[in-house]
Amino acid sequence: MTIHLSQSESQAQKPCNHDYQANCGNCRLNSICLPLALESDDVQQLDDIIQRSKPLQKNQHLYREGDEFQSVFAVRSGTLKAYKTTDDGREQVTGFYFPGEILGMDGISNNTHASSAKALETAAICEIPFTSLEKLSALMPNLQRHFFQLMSHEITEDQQLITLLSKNSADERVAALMLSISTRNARRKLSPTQFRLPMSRVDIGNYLGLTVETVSRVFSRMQKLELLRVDNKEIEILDPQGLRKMANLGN
Amino acid sequence: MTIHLSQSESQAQKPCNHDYQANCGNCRLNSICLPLALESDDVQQLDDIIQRSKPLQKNQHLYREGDEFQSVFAVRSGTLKAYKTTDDGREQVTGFYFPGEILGMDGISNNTHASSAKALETAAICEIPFTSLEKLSALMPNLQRHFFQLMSHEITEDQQLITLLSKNSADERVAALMLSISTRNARRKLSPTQFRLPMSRVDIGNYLGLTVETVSRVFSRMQKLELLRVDNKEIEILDPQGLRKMANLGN
DNA sequence: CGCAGCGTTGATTAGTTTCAAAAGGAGTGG
DNA sequence: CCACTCCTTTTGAAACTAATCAACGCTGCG
Repeated sequence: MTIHLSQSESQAQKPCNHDYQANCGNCRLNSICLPLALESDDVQQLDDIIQRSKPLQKNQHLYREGDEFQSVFAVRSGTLKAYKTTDDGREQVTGFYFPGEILGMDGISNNTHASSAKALETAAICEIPFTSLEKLSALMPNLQRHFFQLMSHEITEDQQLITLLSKNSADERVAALMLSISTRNARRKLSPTQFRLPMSRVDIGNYLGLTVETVSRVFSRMQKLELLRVDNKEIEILDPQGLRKMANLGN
Repeated sequence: MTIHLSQSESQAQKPCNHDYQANCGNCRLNSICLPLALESDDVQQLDDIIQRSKPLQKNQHLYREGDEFQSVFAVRSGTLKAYKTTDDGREQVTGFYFPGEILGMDGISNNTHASSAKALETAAICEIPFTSLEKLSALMPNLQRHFFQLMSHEITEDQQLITLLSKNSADERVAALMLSISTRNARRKLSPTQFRLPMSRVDIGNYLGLTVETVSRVFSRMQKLELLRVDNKEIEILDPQGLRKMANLGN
């Protein structure tokens, strides 16, 4: 986690580690995060309600299924996974969250978190108390709109995952995930072709509805086809076009 | 569609068919629909922005993937399915919508509908123009809150479907769908044990990530186990407890 | 150094899809 | 009202994908 991490995540981590009292105005991610929709005056008001606490360590929970819902969260650095535990004790990963992305919105419906969220590596988080966000939304149409859009986006993402699980083969699912991570990296101005997977093979399997063994075999197959180079968690996409073809998604 | 329909859907349809200008105040569904969260003064204001047009005929579209997003919709009577068409032309059903339920929220994120919605039988719809809803939400905290909750609920529903597709067998998936329909019927004060499926086997398969043949086989198996009686689209749940056990979901 | 956790690979098995065919229902027109 | 067609549903047999079971390699840590 030390040497490798510094290769692909250093840009995201450094500014945050020595700047706990960062604010939305100077945050490197403000062009892709909540402030995206706001004028600078309004950003200041948003900033006032946001709470920043010390970073989460690897494997620490941000919240657990069943916890009372009070806030949504923005990832400042690091990666989290959201997951539900099924009645027979198995785990369903419902999403991975990278810097600039918002999680916790599934808790609004019942005032109770519907899933758990756990840090896959050290992660800095911005906490946004929901009642404050509601009040601010009522005053700032752009913020209200943007938050509706964020939730709607979560719905369309989930629907894409539904389609993936329902219609696509193991190869297609893994390829699609690699492409999704690549795209999200690009959004953060990181390399779309070289990155370190923050999650384990088990997590990938639990997200894509596959077993670890199958995930591993798919990676081997992809290497044999020279679509990508896999060195444990380090990924290099060699043939983006070929990978898109394997994913069979048209994007 | 004529004789059978009158058995299970007559209560839902009659009041609507001869009352196009129904309003939220007198709607039979107001205790489970959008007005749920509102005082009667506020219901009147909501009512003023809602548009009711003539019912959709079977197979008519309410909106199509790619259409400009302008409104969300409440089902007054009948049933709709929402679906996406994959790049290779196959269909992924993302949800079925019964009276009192809201659809179209996946269009907010891009100002474009991310899925299509089609009537599975004659359906009366309330259209809620989104910009009006936004304005009203900013004035009525309860409405804003409720709409956030509705979207959040859609997210948790999608996550349940994700888990179902990822972790559960064909038997479990079909059982879970039957129980879901049963529960939603109960919410509308209809029989939880006897109902008519508004969707085809193909639709069920496309929703649950199974082929028609598999769906049909599961129904046969369920009949053999005397969990339910199937007569084409007419379903009678004979053993709710056994069905819950087969669904393996703890609910 | 030895152990624990994670990842890879191989052989076998099981569940679902695919292919094929036929039965059942609904609608149409004579 | 019946014959015809089209579409949906059901059932059977074969093929295939991914899961399961099992073993081993690699890495990091006490």
